[in-house]
Amino acid sequence: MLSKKTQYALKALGLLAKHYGKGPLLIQDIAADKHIPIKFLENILLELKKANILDSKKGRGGGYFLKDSPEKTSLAKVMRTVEGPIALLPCVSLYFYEKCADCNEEHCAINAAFIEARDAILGVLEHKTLLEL
Amino acid sequence: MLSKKTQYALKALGLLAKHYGKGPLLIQDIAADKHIPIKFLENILLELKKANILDSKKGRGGGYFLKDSPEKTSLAKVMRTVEGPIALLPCVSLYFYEKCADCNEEHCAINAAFIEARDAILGVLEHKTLLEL
DNA sequence: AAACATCCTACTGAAATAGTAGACTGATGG
DNA sequence: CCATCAGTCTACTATTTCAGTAGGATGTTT
Repeated sequence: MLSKKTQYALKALGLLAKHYGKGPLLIQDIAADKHIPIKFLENILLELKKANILDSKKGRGGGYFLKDSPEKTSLAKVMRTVEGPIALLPCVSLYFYEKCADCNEEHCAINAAFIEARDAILGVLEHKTLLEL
Repeated sequence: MLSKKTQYALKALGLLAKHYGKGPLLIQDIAADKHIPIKFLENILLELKKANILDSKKGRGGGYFLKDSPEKTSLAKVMRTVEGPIALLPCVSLYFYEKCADCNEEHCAINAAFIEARDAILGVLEHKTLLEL
């Protein structure tokens, strides 16, 4: 299951996508609109900025806005940024790969099943973008 | 990502599937073979028994064995038993559904994307069985 | 310079995860 | 019928992650 953090990120990005091209949005306004604790949201948006999904402006008239047009950012990228791996096992992850303790991947059948599962879910999440939110 | 518990469950079931029809296996033997803490495995196997995936026999010559032939149990069922929901959001889960706080599902776009993701992953996990392990 | 708004580090409480302890129940064999 | 074996059950503990908070630092605009 997705953490609250990821859910908040998606909701915030949904609003920012709807507002794309119309200038920055304040953290506090996003928080109010989507019922997200403001300080928590602050951390999340900052993380999304560091991942080049968002950009920001300080001072009066500032706020957050999408760095690129909504269809440029996939849900998969958002999830990897705030949630971490999408795959169900470390030894099957494309971006967060880790060798498993004692299974040899050549003929590990658990492995094989979850590669299929990973590809199935990526087939959806890599192609869905902020435009869909 | 899958919890250790689920990974252990899958490994244990893989061994039990390979041994299907050849009598019961001892907890301690499964634990030794798969490098799983024995008392932890004990709890897991018990849970799988209560979910009708395993059956057991007490006393000398006892142990655990698959209740049905390996191809009868899907990986999805195993995961729901030990891990919980497969879907990424509660409001999109088939077996563990929960209404979300403040999104109305009729026109919640986040919802829609994750229904697709759920169906994609279930397409794999409902059809993979213990036979594949 | 004042007001504004993001940036950043660190902290805290609660919950989930991972693993442990020990007594109990039931089956088998002598 | 009792000793041994092997699963059953309840409860506990330690560690890690999740969710949220605090408050000052940095940079921008008027």
